Amino acid sequence: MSWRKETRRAERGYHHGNLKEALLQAALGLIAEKGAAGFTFADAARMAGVSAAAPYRHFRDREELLSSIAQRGFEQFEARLTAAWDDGRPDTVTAFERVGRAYLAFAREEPAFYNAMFESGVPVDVNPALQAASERAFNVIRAAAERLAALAPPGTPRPPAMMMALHIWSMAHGVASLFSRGDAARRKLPMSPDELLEAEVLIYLRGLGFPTDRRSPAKSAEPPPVPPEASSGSGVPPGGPWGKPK
Amino acid sequence: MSWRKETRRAERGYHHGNLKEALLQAALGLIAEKGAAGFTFADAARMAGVSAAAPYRHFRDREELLSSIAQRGFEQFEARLTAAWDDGRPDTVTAFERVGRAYLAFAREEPAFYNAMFESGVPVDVNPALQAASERAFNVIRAAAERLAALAPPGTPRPPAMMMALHIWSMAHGVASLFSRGDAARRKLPMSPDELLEAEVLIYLRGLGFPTDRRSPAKSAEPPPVPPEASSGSGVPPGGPWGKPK
DNA sequence: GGCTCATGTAAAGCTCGTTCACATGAGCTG
DNA sequence: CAGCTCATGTGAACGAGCTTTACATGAGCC
Repeated sequence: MSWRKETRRAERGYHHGNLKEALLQAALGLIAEKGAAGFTFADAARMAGVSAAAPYRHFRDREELLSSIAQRGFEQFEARLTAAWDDGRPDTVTAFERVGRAYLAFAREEPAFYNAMFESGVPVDVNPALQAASERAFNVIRAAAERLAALAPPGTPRPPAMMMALHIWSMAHGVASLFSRGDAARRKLPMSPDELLEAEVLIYLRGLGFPTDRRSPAKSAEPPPVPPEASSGSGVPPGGPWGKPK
Repeated sequence: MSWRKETRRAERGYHHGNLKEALLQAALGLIAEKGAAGFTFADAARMAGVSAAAPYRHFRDREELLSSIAQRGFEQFEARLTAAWDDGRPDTVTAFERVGRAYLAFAREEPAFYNAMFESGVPVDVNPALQAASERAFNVIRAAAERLAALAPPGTPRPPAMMMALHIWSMAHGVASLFSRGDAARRKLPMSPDELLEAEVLIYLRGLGFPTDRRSPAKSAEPPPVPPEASSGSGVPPGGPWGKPK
């Protein structure tokens, strides 16, 4: 597989034909291995089988490559969050938590992207395209929060959706960054990062007045949820988000 | 000023006399400026007025310097969290939130330490002393959570303190890392990172069943709180943690 | 006074990021 | 098909950083 990329050089002519893409892929692999800080432009070039100067025909400098990766990352991130949200099906709270898990899953399954996006030091606000991609991803969370906020139990003040979105984002990022990736994952925990985040979000939502026990859904405009996949994974265990009290 | 450090060289003899400390200070300044990734060993040496090889008499390599800084950071962090907790005075919830704010304040006021501790890629689990320092700091949060958990309103299941501590840590780290430092701070927010975190923690605590409105304190073993500094900063605004609903 | 060893220096080797002048050949134009 | 052009790749070179090695210095101790 990636075998060919390296040995291809003898067979390929002077021109690579697809260097830009090859560099992006190589960089992705290297970042996954050694982190954005450890990744080197020269290594990526080597891996693609070209000279150290060749990448400069496709990226202004190392940072632009990183930035491209971050942008792709945000795009895939947005896609996955959108899929997880699934327009709030089967019910808003369930879908909302699924977004949280999708966040964590992305951080775990795409460490290179996550690293480039949030931990590489790439200045997001300097690159309009990157910033836009980042905002589109965040807007998925925000839109979901909007829908959730609209369901706030009557009688309680309605929480600002933007704030909720920021809260959820910070929880997900905090858990991902502290417990779910690389070295950090080695900290010993009493529960998995997924469970940790799920409980955190559930407690938070309860603090906002949302009923978080699936067996007694919100009594607002929300249609009664279709009975989901039994109580697999996303179900709240009886006794609250943290399980049976000891 | 740091002026002297650099020009001192002419006056000082062959030996620096305090190089290790000087290097740590120099590195701290450089990391604050350019981040742990941007900091260079050579620069630190220059700033201390010694040759590029001199630092190797005091640190095995660049990473060991970083690691020393991280360790100091954890120590100061622990001290500040401990002071903020103040053994739960005047009441547990107030003190608990103060710990949250102390976390954020540390991240903001000691960016170099925070960076070295959490964002430099230094593997904590490889260095026993570092790991121990890190655990001591976390244990402050954990002990506070323990006390808080003991106050869980009767009738509700008691949340595991460890889990609460991890939740609080992830919230604080998430907010600090996303909104409170460096480039990230440039994201435009509807509220300050401090307010964001405070609201988040309050909602979370409410989700656990803690009364978070200061005017009606917990009715458990907790003695009625001494009326604190009016309602400055830490007070919950009437209408809930997020202020008046629009 | 003289020794010793911790501490500092200079020089060198390696890698990396980046630039520059030059080479190659894919694809268009006539 | 000949020839041109320009995007793409090469090699050499520069400066900077990390690290090691052989050597220099002098502070503290006998």
